[in-house]
Amino acid sequence: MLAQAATASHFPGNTLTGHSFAGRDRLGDLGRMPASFAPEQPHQVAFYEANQEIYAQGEEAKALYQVEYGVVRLYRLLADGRRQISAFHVAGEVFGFEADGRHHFFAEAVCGAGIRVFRQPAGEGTWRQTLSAALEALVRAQEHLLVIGRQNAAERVAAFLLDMRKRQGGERQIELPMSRTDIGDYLGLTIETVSRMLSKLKSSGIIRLTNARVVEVLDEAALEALCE
Amino acid sequence: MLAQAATASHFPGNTLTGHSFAGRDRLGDLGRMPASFAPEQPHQVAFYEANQEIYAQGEEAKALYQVEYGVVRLYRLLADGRRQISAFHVAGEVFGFEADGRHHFFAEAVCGAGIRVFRQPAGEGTWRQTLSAALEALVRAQEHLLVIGRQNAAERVAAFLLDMRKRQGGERQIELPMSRTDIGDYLGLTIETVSRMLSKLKSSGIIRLTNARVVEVLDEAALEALCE
DNA sequence: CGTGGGGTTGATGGAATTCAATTGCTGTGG
DNA sequence: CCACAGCAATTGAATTCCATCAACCCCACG
Repeated sequence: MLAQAATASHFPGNTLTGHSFAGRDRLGDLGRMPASFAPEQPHQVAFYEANQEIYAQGEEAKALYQVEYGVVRLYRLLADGRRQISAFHVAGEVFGFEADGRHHFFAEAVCGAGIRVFRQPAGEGTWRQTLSAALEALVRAQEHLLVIGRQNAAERVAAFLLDMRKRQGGERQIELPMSRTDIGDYLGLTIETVSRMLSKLKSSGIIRLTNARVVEVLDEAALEALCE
Repeated sequence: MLAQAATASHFPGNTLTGHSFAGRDRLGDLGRMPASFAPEQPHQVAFYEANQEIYAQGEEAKALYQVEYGVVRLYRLLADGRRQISAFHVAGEVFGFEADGRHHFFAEAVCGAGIRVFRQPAGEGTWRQTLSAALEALVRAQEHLLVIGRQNAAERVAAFLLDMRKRQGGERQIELPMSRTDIGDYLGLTIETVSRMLSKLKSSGIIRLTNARVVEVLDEAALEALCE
């Protein structure tokens, strides 16, 4: 089940993206977590290729995962194939905890990703750490509910860009490791709508599309105003 | 900040609703939690009237809350007043945990509700219990993301009815303690759309509307088929 | 009996989806 | 180096679904 280190030479997606989250310079909002989760535990780092499955819905949950570099998506499917990505996870973030020992979601690497795997996190301080990470994820999910449930397409895309920006350290230059399909499935929109909204932001002078996967924020205030 | 026991004679909403969740006959999905959360701790039960605030966004989080009876809504607001209810909580469920010591949401009683308040849950087994409850909430929120992000109005209402049914023990008769406005703000729809979808389910012979707040499921299979 | 809030129903407009065509990018092979 | 294939992204036109606006109904309550 664990990924064997793939051919590291063939780094999927644009290499820019592959590097953007590397180096653990950014722990996201998990500053309260130790740099290494449960450091007293022996653990392994696995490399996952772009689009490689980390775990599947229904599988037994027997480990916790921390992103070393790269990006991971968690998602769920409807019977007819409609997909909802509930979260993207970047370097430093922990995912994979489940309430009842079974995974309720799929986890896949968005781009080449290094994942630290913690089996049986039974250490004593670990409960507290896991709780902290779970609460982060909970707040994120609940805030995302507001975006999806009550904001229109333009606001969703703006919120997404600002979120990605914050998680990448607040630079003007934002890298989008994921495809438009991923963004759409995260925001509850179609790829066409995502594209249209990005074009609109661009023609409004709020952002610049260096290329399809790199966005530069020109008017931060306007972008934030969009999210109300 | 704590609610004083309100005039218990004036039970808000229909009294039916007030009773429906009482008696702790149903713990929702928290079966793994002890009947009394952290029982070794001294704690108090507060009564909240319908629509009474339990805590507000931005407030310091200094307690955990367990619903004894009644229903609670957690929600967040946009600047222009749009509201997203991220969760309803019924008897047995725990809410109020926050990642950084501040509440990120509002909590209000939907109808008259008894809430057990746990201050400083520092007990040792408590971490594990809290984690369990937080993970429940996380799975719920993420599953709700799928409903809101990828299902249409009819599917959302059907999913809502099935969820309420499950949480009330699976009876054919479902009570809806919350207003159409609450349901709409939970499902990311307007009250008109919620009403229309309920009418459609009714005219399709899938449900019966005993009255505005009581639904009887006539064709369970059809209802489940709607959620795909 | 009148009043008011919650709920339902109808008509209309608009935002996002769907379907379709085109462009742009990346990697491959001649 | 250029041509081409294949995929991702963009753009346009038509359609659909839901929100909006508005009228009305239903009851609980004074």
